[in-house]
Amino acid sequence: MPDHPTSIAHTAAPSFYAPGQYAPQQSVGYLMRKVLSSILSQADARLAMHDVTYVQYLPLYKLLHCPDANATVATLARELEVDAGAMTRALNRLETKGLVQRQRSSTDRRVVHVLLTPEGRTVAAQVPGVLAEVLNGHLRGFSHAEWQQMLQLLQRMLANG
Amino acid sequence: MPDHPTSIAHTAAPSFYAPGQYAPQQSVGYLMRKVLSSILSQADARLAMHDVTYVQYLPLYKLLHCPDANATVATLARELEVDAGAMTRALNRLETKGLVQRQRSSTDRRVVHVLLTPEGRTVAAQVPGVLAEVLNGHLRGFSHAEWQQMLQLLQRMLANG
DNA sequence: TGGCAACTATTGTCTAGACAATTAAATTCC
DNA sequence: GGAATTTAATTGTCTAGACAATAGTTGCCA
Repeated sequence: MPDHPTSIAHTAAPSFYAPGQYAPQQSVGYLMRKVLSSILSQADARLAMHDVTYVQYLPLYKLLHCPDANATVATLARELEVDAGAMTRALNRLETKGLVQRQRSSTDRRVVHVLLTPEGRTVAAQVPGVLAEVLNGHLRGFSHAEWQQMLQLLQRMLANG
Repeated sequence: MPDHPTSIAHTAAPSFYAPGQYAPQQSVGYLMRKVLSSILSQADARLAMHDVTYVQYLPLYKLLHCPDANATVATLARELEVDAGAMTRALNRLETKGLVQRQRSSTDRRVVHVLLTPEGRTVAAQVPGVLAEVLNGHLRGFSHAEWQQMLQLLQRMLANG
């Protein structure tokens, strides 16, 4: 049970959480963890038929929707804000599944271009529908305004980070 | 840019997301991922001086605050909703750091009791302050009502899951 | 032009979680 | 009482991400 602060000082940084009575059930971090875990597990369950996971889908999305066709390992890693080594290994998994293909650049022999295979293209095209379903399911009962407020609050938290 | 539904039907499931125009920046999943990642990395950075991570802190919290002192690997795993194998390995890490201690039960020789060491107790006591700071920082500029609404929206999403 | 700095991809090592299999112990059910 | 079932903890194997080190290229610039 959180004690609300002195109910005046809205201007400075109000202390929503105090070390003394930290209750996980009232923690935005704890709740977000659980919501996200629910979203990810539902998405992964629905994506299993396509033999990909949500995180594996992210590079496919970038490859499908980003205009400049010559994506490389480094650009993908940067745009997805992930480690380059993690990206290499993720692409290994996608390559063994036949969804992407690597091609060493001839002009700059350091870089490796990443291309969608036809199979990768069809898989990537089917995923957004699944994600939309899962998100809509979690927003059941929300009004349009509530959805927008959730987005706004999240964006403000992100800006505070 | 999401097209808002027909602005009437609040009762049924309105489609906030459609396969066609899925924009990560407007996705509650994507945003929550980033907010949570920011919270976790800040918490881990501040906790590094105590030589623990946020996820390592969770079992310490349970051990410190849960009344029945005879916690076991299985009960910890259940309460933290994590795999028993993952809990075993997490406890390995905590044990090598000298924060917890294992003790095979004499009454039921299957179970292993988990106990906080004095060092574990002092570390566990210092963590909630750090978490509160990090969460308050991400809620900078929020009113009490906005904070409460965020909690309520998250709880509703969780119930929908 | 020759060397140094910066960049690219990969690999190694760590934490972390999920699932499956295994072993050991206790409980239940004939 | 003994067999079958359930439970507890551990270990193996996989995905996944972070950080560090490495090797190969390229570009700059003095």
